[in-house]
Amino acid sequence: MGDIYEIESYEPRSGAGHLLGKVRVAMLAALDREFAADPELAKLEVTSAQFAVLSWLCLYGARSASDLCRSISYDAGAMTRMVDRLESKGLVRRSRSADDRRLVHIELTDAGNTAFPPMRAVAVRVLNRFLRGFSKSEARQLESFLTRMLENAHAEV
Amino acid sequence: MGDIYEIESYEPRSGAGHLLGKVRVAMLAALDREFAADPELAKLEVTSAQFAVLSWLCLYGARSASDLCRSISYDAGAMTRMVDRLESKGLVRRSRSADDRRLVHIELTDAGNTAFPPMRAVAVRVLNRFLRGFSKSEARQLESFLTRMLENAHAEV
DNA sequence: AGGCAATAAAAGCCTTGACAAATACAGCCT
DNA sequence: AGGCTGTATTTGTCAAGGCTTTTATTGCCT
Repeated sequence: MGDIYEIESYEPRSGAGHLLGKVRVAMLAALDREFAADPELAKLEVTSAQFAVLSWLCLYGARSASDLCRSISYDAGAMTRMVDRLESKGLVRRSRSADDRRLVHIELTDAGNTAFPPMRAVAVRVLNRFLRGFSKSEARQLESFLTRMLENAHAEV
Repeated sequence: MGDIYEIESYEPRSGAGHLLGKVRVAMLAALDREFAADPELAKLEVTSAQFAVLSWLCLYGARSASDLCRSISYDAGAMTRMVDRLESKGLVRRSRSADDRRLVHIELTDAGNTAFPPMRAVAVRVLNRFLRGFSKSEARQLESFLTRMLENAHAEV
C-alpha cells in the first residue's frame, strides 16, 4: 500500500539503497585520506574503522566488547582482532571484568585520550564538508530519516 | 560558517556518519537474508554485492569493467574477481571490445536476465520495508539529501 | 616508425570482515 | 552440587576488498 518504490519503475541509480552505499564509501575514503594527510595522525595509521571504535569508547564507553559490537554494527570476531590492533598501538587497554568474568572492559589509555580529539576534529570537518549547503534543519531531518529507517530495520517483518 | 556539527558538541551516536553506516549494514544484511530465504534465489547464492553488479548491468549496462567500478564505487581489482564469480555462475559474460582491446565488455547472459527480476523484487521489498512510514515526498527528500552529499564529496575542498 | 604517457584489466600479496567452532563463565532449575 | 541453557570472548578458516605491480593497448607527439 504505502510502498515507495514499485518493482517496475525502481531505479537503483537514484534509489536510496544505492546512494547510501556510495555516500558511505565516499565518506570513509575521505576520512582515511585526511587521517593519512594529517602529519600528527599519520603516525598512528588509524583507519576509519578504528576511529569508529575509538570514538565510541571515548564518548560513551562500553559495558563489554560485544556491547561495543552492537553499538557500531561490527562483527564480534573481528572486534577481538580490532582491539588487538588498537592495543598494540597503545590506544586502548583490555581488562577482565571482576563482576562478570565473561566480560572484557575496553577503555582508552592516556595515549588514546590525547590522540582522539584531533581525530574527532578531522571527522567533524569531513562530515561538515559532505553537508555543505545543508541548513541545520535539513541535517536534522536527514538524521531523523536515517533513525526511522534503522527502527524499521529492527521491527520484524 | 555554515557548519552543521561543532567539534565540541558532535554526537556520533546521532550524527549522520554513524547512522549511515548502521543503516547500510542493516540493509545489506536484510538483503542477504532474504536472498538466502527465497527458495529460487538461494540456489544461486547471490550476495548483496553481486546483486549490485547484476542490477547495474541489467538496467544500465557498462562501457567497461572500470566504468562499472566507478558506477557502483567498487575496487577494480575486486571487480575482476567479482566477474569471475558471476561468470562461473553463468550469470554474466565477458568479451573483449573490438574497438578498444584494452576494454572488457561485461553483459548478462540469458540466465542472468531471467534470474534478475525476482532479485529485484526482493530488493524493492526490502527497501520499502526500510522506508515504511515515509511519505513519497520524504523519500524523495532523502534521495535528494544523499545526492547532494555525493556532489559535495566530489567537489574538491 | 619509435617513444612516451595514460588507461584498462588482471594477478599477487596483504588486511580485514564474516561465519563457525571452541572455551569459559553465569544464572537458573532440580 | 550437578546439569542445562544462554552469553562473551577468542580462535580458526574462509571470502572479499584494497593496494601495488605487471602486461596489453591506445593515443599523442616527434
